[in-house]
Amino acid sequence: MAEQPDYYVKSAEKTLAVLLAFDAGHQALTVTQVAEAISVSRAAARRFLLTLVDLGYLETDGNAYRQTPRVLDIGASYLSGLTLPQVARPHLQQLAVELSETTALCVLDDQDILYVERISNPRLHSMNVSIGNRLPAWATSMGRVLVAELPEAAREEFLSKARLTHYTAKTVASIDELRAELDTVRAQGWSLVAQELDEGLRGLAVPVYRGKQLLGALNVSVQPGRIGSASITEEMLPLMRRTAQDIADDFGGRTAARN
Amino acid sequence: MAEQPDYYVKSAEKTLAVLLAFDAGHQALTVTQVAEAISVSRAAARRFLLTLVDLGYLETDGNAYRQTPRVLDIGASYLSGLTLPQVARPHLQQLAVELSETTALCVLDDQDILYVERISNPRLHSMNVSIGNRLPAWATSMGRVLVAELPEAAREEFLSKARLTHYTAKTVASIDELRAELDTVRAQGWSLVAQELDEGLRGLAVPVYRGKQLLGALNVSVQPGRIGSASITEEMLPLMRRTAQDIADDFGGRTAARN
DNA sequence: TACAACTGTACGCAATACGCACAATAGGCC
DNA sequence: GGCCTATTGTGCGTATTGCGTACAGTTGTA
Repeated sequence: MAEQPDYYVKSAEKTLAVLLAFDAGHQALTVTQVAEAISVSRAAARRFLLTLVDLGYLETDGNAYRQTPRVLDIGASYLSGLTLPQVARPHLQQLAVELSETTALCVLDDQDILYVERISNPRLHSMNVSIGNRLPAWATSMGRVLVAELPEAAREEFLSKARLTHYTAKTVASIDELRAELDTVRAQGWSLVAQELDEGLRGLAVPVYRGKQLLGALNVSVQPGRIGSASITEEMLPLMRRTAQDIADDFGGRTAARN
Repeated sequence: MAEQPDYYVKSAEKTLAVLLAFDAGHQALTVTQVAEAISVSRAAARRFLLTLVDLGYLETDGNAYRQTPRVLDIGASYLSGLTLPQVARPHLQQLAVELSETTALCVLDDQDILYVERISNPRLHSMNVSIGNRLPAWATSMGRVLVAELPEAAREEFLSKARLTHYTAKTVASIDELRAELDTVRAQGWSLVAQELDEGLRGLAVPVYRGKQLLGALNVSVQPGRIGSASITEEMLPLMRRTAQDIADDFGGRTAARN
């Protein structure tokens, strides 16, 4: 697909490909399965697998390979730095307490939203997403906020690549319908998505802006028991906007302090 | 250091080394800094950095490089599978509610404990650890449980490599003192560590066993306001042991269902 | 302006990593 | 049990990949 400039290190791509071959549906893989999954020879797959075992990122019973917890190291450095999730956590916690709901922060990565921080209310059993998880952007409140705020060209490119799936009866049906919804979201500055991805689940999201830079989107999952949409936005939006502002200020202040 | 068998793919090691060079203290690195950090030539570091930018794991302003949220992908597959953290989460949530405290699950990785799941109580501002973070095993309640349950030889190897740091006035002072403490922990089946890593922080941990296999350690952070040690263990231990058992049962049942 | 300390880039060379081909092993079926 | 298929481990010659030097461009400071 992509061009391969002369500085390109193919082995780096393969290394990551091997690690990513172990996705949610494929916990344990054999040499042959990995070779097929990432389109390399069996010998090559084996070399990479054995190397990653040596490095401690994979383990094997002699036949199948699986990831070890050490793979978490790679993302942990991102989470622990003075990055957005780290800065946002206390604010998301405060908001989670004030609203007694689950709060989350996402960024846009290609066609997906990527959870970078999430404070779940242990009292509720909410959706089983954790940090690093992806959801299709078009079907989520955070995704719609993030796409709506994109420049026109990028937004249209997103729409052209979007693959709408009919999750529930309320899921948006067409690209045109989605485009109209995005216009509304951009105009009002927030998005409420009700039961489009999952029955009985409503998400309310606002953008997190630092000046003109869009840092991410902030979300509150609204439990089914809660009152109607009108009062939800009335009640929650001001607090969410204040939280978004707090995160942005804090992020700018702290990162500016570093050189 | 380590031998390099003839199947070894050096580039795989370098790829991971580059990604890990961006640790908590080094958010943004230049080509030269990376080259120094992982002991490769500047040209090599540049090739890997540019490749990782192409792959979307790093971004650059033309000078410094930093990680993108996409690095979370690598660990996300581990977290989402039918692995320990995924299975443990609902049980940790329930326990967090019952005790109104923060709960966590760790595994041992070398000399460190590695957080694989954590349910923080938003009402408390507890220590700022997140999934994938490491803490020195010898100084934590979970670490002591995990090391105590190790076979004799492995336990002694751990002790021989341990580097004790004097965190607080209450920190254990010598290897012999630590060895005695581990004996106690093994005998009683739990560990309470009070203010050894951080003032005002107490952790209580029990092992999570599935049959004879040690899956990990379960922890409750005890807030300072709580009553004395005796009643803490009396009150909390039964619930923690029940949770550990639930996790183990659930883990075995679900993973056995897969082939 | 000159210097220092960075950067980006090209290119010849060596070693790395490739993938074929064969051997060995494991499982399924009559 | 014995045959067959499918999958795995491994050695080896070779092409390619990735190496690092060397040079040129860029930025910032004295």
